[in-house]
Amino acid sequence: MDINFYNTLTKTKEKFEPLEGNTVRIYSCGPTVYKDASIGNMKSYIFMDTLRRVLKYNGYKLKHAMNITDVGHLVSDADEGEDKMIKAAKEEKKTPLEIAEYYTKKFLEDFDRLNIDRPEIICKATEHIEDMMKYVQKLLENGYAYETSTAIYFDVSKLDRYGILSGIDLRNQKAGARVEIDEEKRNPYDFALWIKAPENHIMKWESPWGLCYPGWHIECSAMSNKYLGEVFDIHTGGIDLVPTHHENEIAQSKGCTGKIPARFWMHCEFLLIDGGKMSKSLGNTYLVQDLIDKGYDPLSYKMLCFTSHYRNKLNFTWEGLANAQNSLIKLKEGYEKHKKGTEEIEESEIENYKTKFLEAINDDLNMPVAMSVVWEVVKNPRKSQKLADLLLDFDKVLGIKIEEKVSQKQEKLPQEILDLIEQRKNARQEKNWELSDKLRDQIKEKGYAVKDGKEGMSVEKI
RNA sequence: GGCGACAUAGCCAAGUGGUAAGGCACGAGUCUGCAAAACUCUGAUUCCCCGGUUCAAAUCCGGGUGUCGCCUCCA
Repeated sequence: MDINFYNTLTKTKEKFEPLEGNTVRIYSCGPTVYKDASIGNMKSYIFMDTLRRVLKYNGYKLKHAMNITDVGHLVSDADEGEDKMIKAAKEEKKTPLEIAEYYTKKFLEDFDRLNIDRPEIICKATEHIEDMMKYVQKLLENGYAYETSTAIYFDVSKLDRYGILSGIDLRNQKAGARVEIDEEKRNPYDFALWIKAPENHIMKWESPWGLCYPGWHIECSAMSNKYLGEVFDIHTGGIDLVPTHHENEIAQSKGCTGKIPARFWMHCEFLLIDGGKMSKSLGNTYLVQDLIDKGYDPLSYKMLCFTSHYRNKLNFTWEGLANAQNSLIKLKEGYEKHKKGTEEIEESEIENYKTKFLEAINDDLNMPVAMSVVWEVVKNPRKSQKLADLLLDFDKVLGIKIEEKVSQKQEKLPQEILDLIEQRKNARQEKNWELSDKLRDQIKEKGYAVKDGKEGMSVEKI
């Protein structure tokens, strides 16, 4: 079956086929490891994960690289100001390396919690300084770069067109409108490839142009070129990377190899919080850990992401997450029922489900529609092991650990509550319903809900 | 100021010309000493508003209103 992906470069859905053989080469822009990654960041990596899984489900092999930016990403794009890594290091009184290690570890922990399939290659900027230097050298040789007293700059006027991805027209842009004009720069949109390090700069490397550190964009060009070649299949990232980072990657690549580095450019839309932007000042920058602390299974968040399309903004609310968690629990319960089922299901019915599911995921990762197929299977009144197997098959794409129970934080019950439960058990045995209900109310007042199931009483914190 | 996106039931949302997917919540019923859970059933004569095109529009066109985002760092 054909796979169609939306390509930011052409603004249309196009049929996807690997450029070479059966292996899909992907590059994903990874994190700058100077702070915790939010659930907003994770939306983008859940998209990346789904992309990987869909391609694998279609029988492709993957060669996927993701960078870890541990140097060079400045706090401002004006080629001035501090490097994010160094700023964080100063604030936390650690070395940049310690900062990078700490946040990289935490970042990958979140991958595991969300069951995000890791890229085959995870590459750090600081381990590819040599490659970047060569890349800069090549750009200078090709006449696309020039040296000033502060940096090596990319000359955007040398390109036939700068701005093909975001659609900006440089003629409409006013120089110095936001960023102070650097007299040494030839064009306002010229960006730094290689920055000359000030005396007290911590992270710097010996280079033909003195002690320097890399610009933000060069790492992705150098590393994608190294691991995936001059032109690879898919480049992914958050939608915010389109106007600056990816535009500059394309510029660098055109200057170096003459080619646009990736055939498909896929971008994930942002997560909104309560209808607005996630920001530190509003105190709504939630982490995966915050979800866990509030008693949610991180996979509930993944489930929430599947209710909307990756190219649409998703509005995060705690109510929405609670909904998603409920549906995740029901989904898993539905799987268990099918697993124990003994009814017959015709092969054609299974095939029908499979086709519908595949059509959805191959249509630019339409997970909301794919999920509706999953629910059809879950809610099939005939309970069959075959349907359980089918759900397990679908889970290769979803990655929600359908065979595992939802993990909710369970705290130990206080002795006080345990005593009340014991009293209530006795009351129930004596069919003293009045006392039993009274005790249930008491327990509820203390913040715990009692449910009487067939296998006895269960208690959970409200 | 420039650019862009979106507006579909209480909430999260699919659907881009053929007569409104799905999930959660709510409500009703079954069950249970009651409650919860579970199971079953149920919801938009209508897709922000006003025009237009068409046999036919949530879907296309024009206008309006509203929300949000980007152009600063962000996934």
